[in-house]
Amino acid sequence: MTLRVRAAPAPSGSLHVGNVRTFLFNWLYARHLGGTFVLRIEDTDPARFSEEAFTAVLQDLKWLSLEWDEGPEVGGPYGPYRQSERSHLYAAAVSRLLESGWAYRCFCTAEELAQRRAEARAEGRPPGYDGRCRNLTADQIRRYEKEGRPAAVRFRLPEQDAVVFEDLVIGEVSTNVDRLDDFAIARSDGAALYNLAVVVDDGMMQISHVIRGDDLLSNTPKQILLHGALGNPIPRFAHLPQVLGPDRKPLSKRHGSTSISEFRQAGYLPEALVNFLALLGWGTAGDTILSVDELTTMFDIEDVHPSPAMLDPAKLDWMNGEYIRQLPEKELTRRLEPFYAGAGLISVPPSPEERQKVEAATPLVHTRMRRLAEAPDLVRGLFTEVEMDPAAVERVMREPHVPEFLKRAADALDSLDPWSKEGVEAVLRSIAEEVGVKPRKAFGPVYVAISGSTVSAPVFDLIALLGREESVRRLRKAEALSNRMDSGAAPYQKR
RNA sequence: GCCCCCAUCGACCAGCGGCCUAGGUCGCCACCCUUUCAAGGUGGAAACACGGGUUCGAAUCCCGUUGGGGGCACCA
Repeated sequence: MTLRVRAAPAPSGSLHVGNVRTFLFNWLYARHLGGTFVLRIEDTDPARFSEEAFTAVLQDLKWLSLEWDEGPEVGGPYGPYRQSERSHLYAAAVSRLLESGWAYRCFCTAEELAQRRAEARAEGRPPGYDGRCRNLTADQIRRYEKEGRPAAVRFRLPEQDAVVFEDLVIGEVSTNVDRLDDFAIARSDGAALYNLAVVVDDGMMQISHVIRGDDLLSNTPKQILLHGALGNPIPRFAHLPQVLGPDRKPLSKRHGSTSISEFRQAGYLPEALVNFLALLGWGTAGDTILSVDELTTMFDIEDVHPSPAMLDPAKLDWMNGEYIRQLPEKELTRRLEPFYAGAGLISVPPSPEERQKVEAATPLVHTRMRRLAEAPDLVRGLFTEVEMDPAAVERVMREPHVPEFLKRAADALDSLDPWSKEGVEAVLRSIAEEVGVKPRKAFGPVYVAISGSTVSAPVFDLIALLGREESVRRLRKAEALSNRMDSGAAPYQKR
């Protein structure tokens, strides 16, 4: 049997990382075993899904390089791959089920059902469907039809004790059939419902392994029964535990970024995200930085943990930093450009001068960030005038030696020849020595003067790139400020 | 309420009856390096949820307790 797995997102915008992990495990498993990865869009409910959301899903998958072998855009022998285009197939399946007695029409209205459900709950009975329309007489059916009551279609639970299957992740799962109810498979307007659509599609698309979130675990016995009624072979199942947030609750909006587009905007690299997500609920004793090829070789769905895993943002940040450091400078520069643009530091097609600055800044920021979006702040002063951060000013500019040091630094740079990073460094170091201040103390004010902050790319490089005129100007401005502070003025306030 | 799933350092993973004085990675702490911030180097603290079994022997197997999570729609 050939391995066929599928990702089946309901398109509601950019993908949730939890879903991405599920898809990744499907993808890795398929690649590991040389199987086929199918993408199927579960958009049966037209009111809920938009074309933009559909596009966003495809974009996310492409960005992560989780290419699909069959599905939208690429086609395949079992299309169409959007459930909204498959309703005729579901209708045919419903007819078959109706004819064979596996299903029956149910004339209960939504209001009646809701009321009976509430009563059952209140009395401590199971809230599932009570089977009222299970054995209607021909007369009753005729009467309902005459009244014009619309009918949903329900699956008729078989006389059997239990549904048992061997889950690849969880192990044996057994469900007593008397815990189930005659669940609906088609709405009264004729539209197919989730369980039916999934089973019809998994059957027709020859899906051999259903790998999905364990929120769908309780649907599995129903789907196994449906597969049987339809004469399908039963696929293997693997249910993945939920991804948790730092508070051990299922990862949701409350935890900040959860969608792939948000991670992309924050400056996470797709390769880092893939590596990180693969290690959530699965892993080895050894290395954690693993290429897609390595992951593919090692991955096995049976090794995935049955326990829920927490997404640790700190570890993701670390791993992303590792991947950033591994990038060649040229490639890093290319990926950084949108972030400088986003910070408003360069124009959208960058000018040649801007591009040059971005390129020159890359080695200065390379080891200093964990997310691409952090780069602009480290070299902001290179692109634009910066306000001196009041807290930093307080911290490093109050020392008595500061005005003199800044003055001499400005003077010396003003006449430095030739202008070079090495020259800048040599000059400033010798002044520090003359003034009798340790480098650490001496250069703090220079950082503030040049970049506005003490958290910054190395200042000698910045000065060299900024140029003589602008560097001297900023140093003199800071000197003026420090003079005022030294003379007992009120603490510096940002105006 | 009923049904189901889960349980090793703060986190992720290793462990699949003796090799465990429980290993790796992130984070944390300390020190080193150092022009800030990082990066890098060295070292350290840190876990088998609890209670019963089974066994010569249990983190590993079984049962219970506790704690977390999921599900119970004419949503997916």
